[in-house]
Amino acid sequence: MFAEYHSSEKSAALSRVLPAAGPRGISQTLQDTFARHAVTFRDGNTLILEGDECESIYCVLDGWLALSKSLDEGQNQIIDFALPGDIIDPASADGVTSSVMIEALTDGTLAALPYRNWERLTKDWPELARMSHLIEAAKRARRAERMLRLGKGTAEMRVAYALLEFCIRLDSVCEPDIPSFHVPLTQQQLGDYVGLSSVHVCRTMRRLTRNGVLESSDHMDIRILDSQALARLAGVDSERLKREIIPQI
Amino acid sequence: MFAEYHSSEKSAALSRVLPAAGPRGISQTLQDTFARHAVTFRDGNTLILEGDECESIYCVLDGWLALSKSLDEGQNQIIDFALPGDIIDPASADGVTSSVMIEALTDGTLAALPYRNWERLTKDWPELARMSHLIEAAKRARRAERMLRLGKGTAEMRVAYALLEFCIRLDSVCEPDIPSFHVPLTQQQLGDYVGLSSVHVCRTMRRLTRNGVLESSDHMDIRILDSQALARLAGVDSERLKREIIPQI
DNA sequence: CGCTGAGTTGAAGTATTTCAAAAGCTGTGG
DNA sequence: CCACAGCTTTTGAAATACTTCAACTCAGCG
Repeated sequence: MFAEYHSSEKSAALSRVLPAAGPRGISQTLQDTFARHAVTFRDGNTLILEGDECESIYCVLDGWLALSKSLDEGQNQIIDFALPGDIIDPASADGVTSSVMIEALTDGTLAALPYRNWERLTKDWPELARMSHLIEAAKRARRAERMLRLGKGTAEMRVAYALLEFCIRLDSVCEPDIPSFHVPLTQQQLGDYVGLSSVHVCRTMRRLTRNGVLESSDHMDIRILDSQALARLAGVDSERLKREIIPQI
Repeated sequence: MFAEYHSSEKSAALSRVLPAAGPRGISQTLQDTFARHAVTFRDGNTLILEGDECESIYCVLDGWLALSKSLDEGQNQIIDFALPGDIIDPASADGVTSSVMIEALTDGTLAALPYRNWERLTKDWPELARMSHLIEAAKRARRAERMLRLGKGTAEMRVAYALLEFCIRLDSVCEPDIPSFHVPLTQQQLGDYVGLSSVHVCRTMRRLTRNGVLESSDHMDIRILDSQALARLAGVDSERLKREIIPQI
């Protein structure tokens, strides 16, 4: 499933994980370590199952991953998406069992750093440790926002929030004031993310479209026509949300 | 609101936070640092608001705290409870803004360690850093379990899971096979935790009672009569859940 | 003793799911 | 180039789970 990662984009990808790797820039050593542990994955690959033993921290260099859990009856809940620059520690409280399943939603690359190496790295590179803490805090804040809406929000609020979150995480700008971006998800998967059936995701997105809030074409090419309205429906202030869920360099 | 913490139970409380503080036991230095930063809180106190600036890590020594978020319309979602031994980092991705409100559900005590001190401590005490990572992993696993049920579970499953989680976290045993414990929550608050109205929490708990799964008396004194059934309804294996959400020393 | 807040119950209303069927799109092989 | 299979999206209708509203009980407490 994994393949060795040989490409000239190494340092480009790495600089996304480490935008703040210190005044000296990204050292050769750090780059090499990431490159040595880089692996590619393909759309649809399952990298790890819920309950599997895990022994590495994953740093996403390129592509989308989904972290999910399921009930016996086959119901699936996506806990979070990992995008380039994210750091995933799948371990639960025993330190070795993964609490989530990790699946690839696109082709991509990650650096799989065994705990021991990761410890060493963060010790040698305080900037990396600091960045890692901020990324962890961002993840917590994101998940808390989503949990709030999962528990108390309407379908419209959940979908609006999810789209706004994608918009912010992808930091998409195109024409002035018309953010647009692609999300590699089906409506079923979006439903698994926001706790709705695919049918209701469809109805909700259609309503948003009819009301001129957004356009969606070609399997989730999203254009936000009215960001104000979207933020209002999502129940957030976009600027504040950005501060809280995007690691501040 | 805060009061200085002067009591002879200092080291007893601390040993709950640091059950694995290393072969040498809990050093005097570490004890002193915690004691110096200890503060007491009273039932109903609000320690920090969503959006407040925060500059400390909180280590709960005694009592229950609730971490929650709200929507504009006044809807409240409890993201997690912090119990003795828990470590709370309220910061979001900017490193300074709290992503949650923290309220006291009982009287209690915590050590509020400014980030700078905390960094120093974890550097000097690798065992503390290691334990802190496990506690963080436990928190993630717990929240993921709950998010799964918030998105995909029925009311019965959510309530059953919450009660089982309390049971495991409180590690309560009394008569053989009849775990019993007290939860300092109203049904309204339990509803805010599992994403249900207080009315529906009531109906659901009554059903569990009628079916002989549990007994509840005197404002949430819970006795689990049929743990098997409770675990089945919650959709978990208790042993596995315990491994995944309780920091393994 | 009356007040207050929590728990309980019924009835009505609503949001969301499920089921089912059709339409659109994409890639494949004839 | 067409036919077809397989998947996603869309829509309608029926079923269901949960909320809301409102009334009542009960225990603790001044």
